[in-house]
Amino acid sequence: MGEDLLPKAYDPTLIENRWYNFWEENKLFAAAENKTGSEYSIVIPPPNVTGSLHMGHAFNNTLQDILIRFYRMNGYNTLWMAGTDHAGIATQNVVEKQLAAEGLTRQDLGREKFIERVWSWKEQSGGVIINQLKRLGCSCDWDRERFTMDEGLSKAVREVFVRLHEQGLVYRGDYIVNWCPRCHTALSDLEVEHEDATGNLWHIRYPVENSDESLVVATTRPETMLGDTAVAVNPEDERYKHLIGKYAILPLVGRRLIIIGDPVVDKEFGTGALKVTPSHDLTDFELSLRHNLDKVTVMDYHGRINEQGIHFNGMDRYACREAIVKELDEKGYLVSIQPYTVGLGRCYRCKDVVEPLISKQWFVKVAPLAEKAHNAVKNGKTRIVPEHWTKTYYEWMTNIRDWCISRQIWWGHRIPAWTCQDCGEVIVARQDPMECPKCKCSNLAQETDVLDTWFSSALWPFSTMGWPDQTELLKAFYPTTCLVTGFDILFFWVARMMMMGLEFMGDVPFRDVYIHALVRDEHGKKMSKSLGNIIDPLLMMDKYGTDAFRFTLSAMAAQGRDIRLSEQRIDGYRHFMNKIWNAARFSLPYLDGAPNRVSQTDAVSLALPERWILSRLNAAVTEVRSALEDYRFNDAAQALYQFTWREFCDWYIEEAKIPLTGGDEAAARATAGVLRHVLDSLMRLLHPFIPFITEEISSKISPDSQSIMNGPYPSPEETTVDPEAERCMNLLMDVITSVRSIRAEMNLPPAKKLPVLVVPAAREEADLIQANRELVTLMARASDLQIADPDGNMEPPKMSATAVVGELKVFVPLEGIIDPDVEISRLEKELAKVEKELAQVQKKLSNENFLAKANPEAVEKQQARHGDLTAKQEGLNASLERMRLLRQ
RNA sequence: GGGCGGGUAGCUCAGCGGGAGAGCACCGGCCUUACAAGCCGGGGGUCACAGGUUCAAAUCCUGUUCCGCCUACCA
Repeated sequence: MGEDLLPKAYDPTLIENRWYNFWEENKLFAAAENKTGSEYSIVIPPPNVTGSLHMGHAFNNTLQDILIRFYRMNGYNTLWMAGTDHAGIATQNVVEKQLAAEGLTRQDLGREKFIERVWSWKEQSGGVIINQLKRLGCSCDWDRERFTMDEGLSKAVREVFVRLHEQGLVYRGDYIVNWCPRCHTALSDLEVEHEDATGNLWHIRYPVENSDESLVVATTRPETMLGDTAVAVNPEDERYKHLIGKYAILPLVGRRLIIIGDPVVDKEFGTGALKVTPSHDLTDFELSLRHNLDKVTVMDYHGRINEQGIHFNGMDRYACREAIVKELDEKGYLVSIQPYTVGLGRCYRCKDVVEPLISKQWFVKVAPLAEKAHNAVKNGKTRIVPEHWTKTYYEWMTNIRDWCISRQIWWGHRIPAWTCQDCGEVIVARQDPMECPKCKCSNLAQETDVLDTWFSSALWPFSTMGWPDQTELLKAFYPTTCLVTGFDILFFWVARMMMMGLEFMGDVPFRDVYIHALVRDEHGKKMSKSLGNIIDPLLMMDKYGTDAFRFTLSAMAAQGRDIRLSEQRIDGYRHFMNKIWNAARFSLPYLDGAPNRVSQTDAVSLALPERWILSRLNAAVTEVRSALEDYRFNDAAQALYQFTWREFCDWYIEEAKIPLTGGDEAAARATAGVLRHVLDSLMRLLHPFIPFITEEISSKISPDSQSIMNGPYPSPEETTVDPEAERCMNLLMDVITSVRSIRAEMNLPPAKKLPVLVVPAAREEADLIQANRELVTLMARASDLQIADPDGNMEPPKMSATAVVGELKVFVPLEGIIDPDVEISRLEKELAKVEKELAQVQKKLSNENFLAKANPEAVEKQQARHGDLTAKQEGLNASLERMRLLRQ
């Protein structure tokens, strides 16, 4: 054996950066621009430029990288399109916070200066997450990196907006929208997070005009009464029916409120009478449209009461609530207060409570777009994996409401609409207009609003590839093969890409959508800063290595189930990396000059362990490939773990030591060849999951090849499938394990070599063990291995421990060492187990219905089991009897 | 209110019609020259509960219950 080629313990820090730089410098991630016929493409869910890699990113991108590397190694022309999202509100908030630290607001700077400031912030700190993705090993085609505010993508955004407008799918109007008083902008329905909060239901008495009667309304938001313009009751409600058409008088304000009947009012809820505030409640807004009611806005964009709010003018919404309740109480209008759980809407960016407010906004009419997107999934154009998400997708697509796309912020794509200040004409155009097409004046004012960030994200699969130009890239890679994303943005992003892709490319944006779960903490809680349960992926990579971290994520990526991640688990897979490292460390010195691959003719003449490991390798290859093709990342990872550790390391390497360290040169060469082939294949199989360590080891196996990144990925090889070898090895392994087990249960030290007597049931068993005598001797740590003549009548040594493997018996003579009582209880325990199983089998076999109705294979299997178990039972009983006699 | 997912070994989870599995943790024995981040052996589960279908149910159906998530204009 030569010198140590590798350090004893695997140290990821020594190799990860080196390999990543090598890959990048050699352009190994680059896609060929022109179509080859076998393309594989993924567009990255673009992280926010403000972002820093969190566990969700790490998981999401690990899965993408596995797919990309897998298909790249399989010879596909592979494109992983990368980039970042400008994240309107989020980014603006970050920069505004910076300004605030300097005592400034964005208004102090003005729009232009502020945007310049955001850009310079982006240039300086926007690349952080990209470097973190590189740290994770992501093999994106970085030369094509895009940003949603790039010139090209902005052109696409404008083109889409104008076309939608031309088609009448974009419109502008005064509607009630979700307003964030903190961010000062409208939000789409999706951008509002709902939560339950403790509140009250206040019952307030509204007197009926010219009458002694009064109506009691129930509300969770008494301050909105300032904007009431009606009271609604259910037209079927006997209590109030007679009041419909009459008027109530709004307490404190004195406004006359018409009493209307409408079926939306639930007779059972509260008092059955609903105060109607069209400007500050969605239901009420819609009521006002049906009944032609006045709208009185009482709150401004800061969430403060405005001049319509009588003496409450200028008060904050919550202060006003208190004040109003107090005054109502003092004046005798407050009937009662009930504790009540209210649903609160919060801004998804700043968490402030959202106000429904009426304002002028731009909307996309989504119904026609949604219908196409719905059908595309229904017709199988796009497949959602796991399949159950399709239902959620349909649900949303059918109940979808128009999409509010205008935002009253500065950072984003400014809406390409102008209003003529002279004649009021609204112009929507691709190029900035110089004059009003109607009155020819040049007094035009551009819309100040920008578009919802998700508007540009919706175009990502084609805008990144150069659309609206018909580029080679689009021809080659659109539709993309697969989108990998979390379900949290199924509606925000996936659904909208479907709509836009179908509308503007005439085809779906991706063939498959793989929806993965969320990464939670070890107790199943969502990771969040406020809970303090964040696990930082960068820290994990530093501490345990990127490969161990990636492998953990993939091993836990079972479909449809959230991941509960614990650091301990990552540490566990770090051990796996070390195991791989040491398997290579053992193997490498023998591989010099070993045959590169095992030829088919070689395979036949190989020794049993070689034939066995090749057959097992083939099984692993088949399983890993099929698992990855089905997005069963965890199955693939588990198969690799089991094969590597249990089969390759625990058994094969141990067996290989015999020929490798023994004298026969031809046998050593054959084994070295197989060892090389299996190790090389294993590195390739593992590479998509753990790219760094596998590349390092591969480079030691084959110093002349550039990288295994380019493949090939191992394919199943029929010729290595060898059920006979597997059957034989299983028998040998059982024999070996049975001896080890006896040793351990008898409390004998491993160093103690034991004589072993094997009594085979048949000639071929005897031959098999004879042929592998050295292997069994070594691995069972036998001092002497005797094989009885299967035809002879062998009387076992009196004082010996027994194990039964099928019909074969193993005796370990232990004269003077063994305590018969210990052996008896050991045998009894074993017998009890066997008999319990036997009882189950017998029950089945004595059931006529089973024999008649079960499929023949199942019956055969049970019969075979019955035979095995009976033989085992007999063997154990014989030994027990012998032991009992000896004791007397 | 509607929808979805889940309750399997101490923990985290596979399995989803025919012998209850893995990793970690645990117990016992080992520094056997690749690896103590290791090796060998072992213990541990009426598969949430109740019915049903079936020759056969952790696995399929129905109901109950607990947990989690998504969605919604009961103020």
